[in-house]
Amino acid sequence: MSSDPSAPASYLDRLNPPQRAAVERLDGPLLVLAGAGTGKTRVLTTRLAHILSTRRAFPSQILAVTFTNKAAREMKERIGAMIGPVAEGVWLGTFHSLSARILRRHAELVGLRPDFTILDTDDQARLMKQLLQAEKIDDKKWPARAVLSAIERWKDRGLAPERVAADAGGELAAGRAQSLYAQYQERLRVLNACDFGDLLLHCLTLFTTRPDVLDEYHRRFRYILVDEYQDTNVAQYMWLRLLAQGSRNLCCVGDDDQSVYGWRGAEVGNILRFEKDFEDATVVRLEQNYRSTGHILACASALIAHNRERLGKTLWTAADPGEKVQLRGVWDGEEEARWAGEEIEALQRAGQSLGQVALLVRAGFQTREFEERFIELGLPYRVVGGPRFYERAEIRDALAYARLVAQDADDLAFERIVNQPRRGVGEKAMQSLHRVARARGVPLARAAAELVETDEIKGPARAGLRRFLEDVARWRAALATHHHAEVMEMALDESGYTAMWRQDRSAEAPGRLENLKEFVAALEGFDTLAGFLEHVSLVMENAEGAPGEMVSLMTLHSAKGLEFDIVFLPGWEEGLFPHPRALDEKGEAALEEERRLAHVGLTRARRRAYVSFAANRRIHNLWQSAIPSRFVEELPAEHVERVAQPGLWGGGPARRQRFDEFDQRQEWVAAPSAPRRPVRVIEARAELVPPRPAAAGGFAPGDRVFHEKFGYGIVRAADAGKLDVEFPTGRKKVMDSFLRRG
DNA sequence: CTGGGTAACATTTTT
DNA sequence: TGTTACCCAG
Repeated sequence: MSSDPSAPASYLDRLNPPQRAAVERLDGPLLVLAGAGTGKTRVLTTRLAHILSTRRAFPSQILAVTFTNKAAREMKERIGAMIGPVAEGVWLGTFHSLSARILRRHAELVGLRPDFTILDTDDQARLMKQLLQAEKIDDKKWPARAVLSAIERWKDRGLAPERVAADAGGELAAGRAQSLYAQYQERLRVLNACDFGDLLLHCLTLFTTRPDVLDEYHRRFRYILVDEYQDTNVAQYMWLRLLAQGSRNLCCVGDDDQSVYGWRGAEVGNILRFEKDFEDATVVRLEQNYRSTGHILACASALIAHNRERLGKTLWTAADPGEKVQLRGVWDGEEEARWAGEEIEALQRAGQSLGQVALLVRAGFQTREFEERFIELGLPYRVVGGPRFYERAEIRDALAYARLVAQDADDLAFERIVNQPRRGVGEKAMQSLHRVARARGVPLARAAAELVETDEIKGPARAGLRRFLEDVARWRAALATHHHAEVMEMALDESGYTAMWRQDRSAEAPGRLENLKEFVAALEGFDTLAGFLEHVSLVMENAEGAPGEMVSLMTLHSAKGLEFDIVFLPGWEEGLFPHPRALDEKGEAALEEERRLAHVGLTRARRRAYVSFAANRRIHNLWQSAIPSRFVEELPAEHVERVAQPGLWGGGPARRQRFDEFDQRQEWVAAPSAPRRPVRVIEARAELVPPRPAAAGGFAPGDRVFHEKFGYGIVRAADAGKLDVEFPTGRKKVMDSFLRRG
């Protein structure tokens, strides 16, 4: 940081020309289209360092936005390593944490108090459920989560309730989704609470209704940097645009080919909008890939070239062609797992570090088969992105205790733990509490304090409630004299909460107790209880151990941004990947998103990639035949090594014969240059599968069945393989081979 | 109020 | 197959 601003900085020498252009173009809007493995993070961090070392701005005048806490943390580390502790002053964080920071300073301008609570998804669901019930809407037909996700999508688009049409949402929630949205917001306001979407939305309201406040931030932020720009939703885009109006020094880095979060509101269109809204924007393309070898990159590029909706980049590499992508067909999922296990063991024997091996699946449940196999083999592995620490029930309960101690008015926390452990406070008592609370306009805890003095609540409920209120009051008082970690430990003990788990004989109980200890330990790291609560509501993450010598198992989504020497991509089958559920929701656009996911998978690999598919797959304990994914055909033959020969497959001759037939039918060996739409082939499972006990194919009237096209239905009549089935869309005659049990 | 039994359901996920 | 939410009997 003490370098002479006029001397060329040495860190610039380590950049290629486009990277350097992206770093040095400091003034005006800049869009960096950075393909996978092209040094995106390096550009971002170097640019930040460059702004500071050329003295264009103080750290506190720079806003750097990421999506995940992990990305924020990594960027912080890299900048720290590059320029030292000065970096501390940079406003660096996720959209949500930065929004919360801004919002706390101006809460009262949007109708909140500065100590507002940030709800988690459990709280949201509970709240919405109450609203549905109050509206007499069947919450089985219209689950709270479904209504909430519609609301979330509206918030993603920056739409407050009054800007949503009354009939938006269609049939959802008996046609009253918009009204529920309005009610939900009203409840949040009363609770002095926000959900995640609100953090952004309230900021937008703040910026648009108070130009003086916006102006304050215009003067503050001279440079704005955004990572993973392709994942921004409309609300985030508006947030950025409003803040960038001041300096216009907005730099967004992203890759349209890695946009895989469309289903949760991300708008690739924001990339196109950028050039429209900022006409003088400079666009820099980073196309030299430093990660993968030639064949892998060629496969990834050829695959993604099948997408029509893209800005177009051509990745290239100066690296060796390396090994071809290995393509393998197997009999079933079990064989796939066995093969992957053996291959990994062989790699390990050859000196490959397991920490550099990853297996990436489309959906979480697919890891199970591999886990089972790896356990048998004694192969160390870790599943990335499993249940998160702060999402575990015991941690949520502990948090609720903390929240209630911190804030008497936290009704959602009160409800969660008032009867956890059991205090005899059931539904009836809760109804009384709600009634009084609503009538008086006071929080539940206050209502409870009044009710225990009357005869309205009797017996165990009354005693339990009284005891509970006394306890909470005592813990709150203890905060004045004791450290909050100590107080919470006391609370968890005295409430009987830890005792509850100690008495629990289930297998998870000891782990839960461990987690509770960890929870208390985590508290110790914070100055105040409120500070801790803010942290956990915004940083819902795994206490992630160091990777170590372990194979990583995860979904393709959570692999984005990571890289490994060796990558396994199993389950490339129609019906699994691309995922049919995505396809029938949004058609062609979704197919392209699935293809981007495949592209993300391939580009994670540095040296070697394996793609595999099975001829038979058991899903929910039902056997289904499968054909290779259309993405398999999109891999150019000259960059692929077709590893398996029918003769190499395990199993007896019967199996082998079946596979040969399968193999010929697909003809996928021949003419890879003439792309064909694969035809979905579903065979009677009796033919394909090791015999299943009793009447495998025999359906009887009354059976629930599932059909790929028509969905779930009930068999009305059966006649030797031809069935009359009632589907939601009407009665259809279908072959039993197209059905599985529903 | 509690705990057991059963019916319904089963992408992707961050904040 | 495995989990979760709800209903009903004690």
